[in-house]
Amino acid sequence: MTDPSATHPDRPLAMGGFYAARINRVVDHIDGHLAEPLDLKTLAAVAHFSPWHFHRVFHACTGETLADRVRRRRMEVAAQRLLRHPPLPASAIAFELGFSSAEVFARTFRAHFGMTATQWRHGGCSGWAENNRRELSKMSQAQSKKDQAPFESSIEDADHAAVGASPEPGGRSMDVELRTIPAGTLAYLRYTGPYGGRGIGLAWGRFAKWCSQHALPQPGHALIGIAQDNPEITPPKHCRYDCCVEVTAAMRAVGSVGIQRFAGGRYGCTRFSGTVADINDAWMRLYGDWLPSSGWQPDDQPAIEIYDAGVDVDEETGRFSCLLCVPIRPLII
DNA sequence: CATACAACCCGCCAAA
DNA sequence: GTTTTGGCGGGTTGTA
Repeated sequence: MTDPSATHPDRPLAMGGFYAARINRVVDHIDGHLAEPLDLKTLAAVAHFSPWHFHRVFHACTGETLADRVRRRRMEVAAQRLLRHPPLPASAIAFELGFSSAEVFARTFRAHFGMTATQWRHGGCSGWAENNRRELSKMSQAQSKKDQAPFESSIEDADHAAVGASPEPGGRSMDVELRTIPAGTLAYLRYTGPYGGRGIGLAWGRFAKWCSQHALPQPGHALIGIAQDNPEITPPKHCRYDCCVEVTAAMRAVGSVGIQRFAGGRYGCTRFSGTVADINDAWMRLYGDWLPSSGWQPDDQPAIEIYDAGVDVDEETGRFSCLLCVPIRPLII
């Protein structure tokens, strides 16, 4: 129960992990309050840092300055909404995200994405997504050069995956079940970096250890993975993935494991079984094939993975199983 | 940690 | 009409 970061908040030793929880609190606060002014003072207060010290620490921990972070998140959410709410004027989206005028929004959008909001809506987004994919494969091959790859993941496994995972290309309905998942409190360990590499698996390993030390999960509670970012919009190095376990509302943050609320809601869920190389493909089919023909539309929440049978990965094959759940809402409205 | 300074960005008006 | 760009003053941010 002793949390060193709580008793010695400004100890400069042991940087990253030490500050992780406080940085995460700020990052989550930003995402939850994009419509409000997010200046240095208020955010420093959230992190319990002095404003001056804070932007230094934030920059060192995340690689971007605070203002850059806030701008990027506003841009990424705006980009998402431009696609998901086609009839909505860009200016309306701008105001929802705290921009005081359409001009500032237009300028900021071009500076960030290298195209206008209108171009983004008319297909420019796919070019951006393509860039992210290129960046991702560049990162993953740079990494697999570093650790001399016990099992190669990305490229040659891809067609392997297509055979194993998808029964039929045009195959009718994947098996999707609608579920209403109740709200709750989650303890989480955050990984920030490219989806699809080894990072998420390593994070799960650390988190599973933490869980067992804290007698979690409690009976009836599953482990949940939350992809906080859309990898087609957010650059790989900034993508967040939270390894989560449901806890009681009284639970407090410990070390680098933080606490967040889960809003709950209605989800379309399908069983996944395969390796990390396959899972992106499964997500694409859920979003790209099932969702459009389902009579539902995606809700503005992150998708989640429910590990109802634990996070055990088969040592031999690298296979694991979980439930992929996409947040949905009715088409009308 | 305070101050100071330069660069950057926001907000406003105008216009394509 | 909406979106985008240009120009410019004043305020904020980033860093020494």
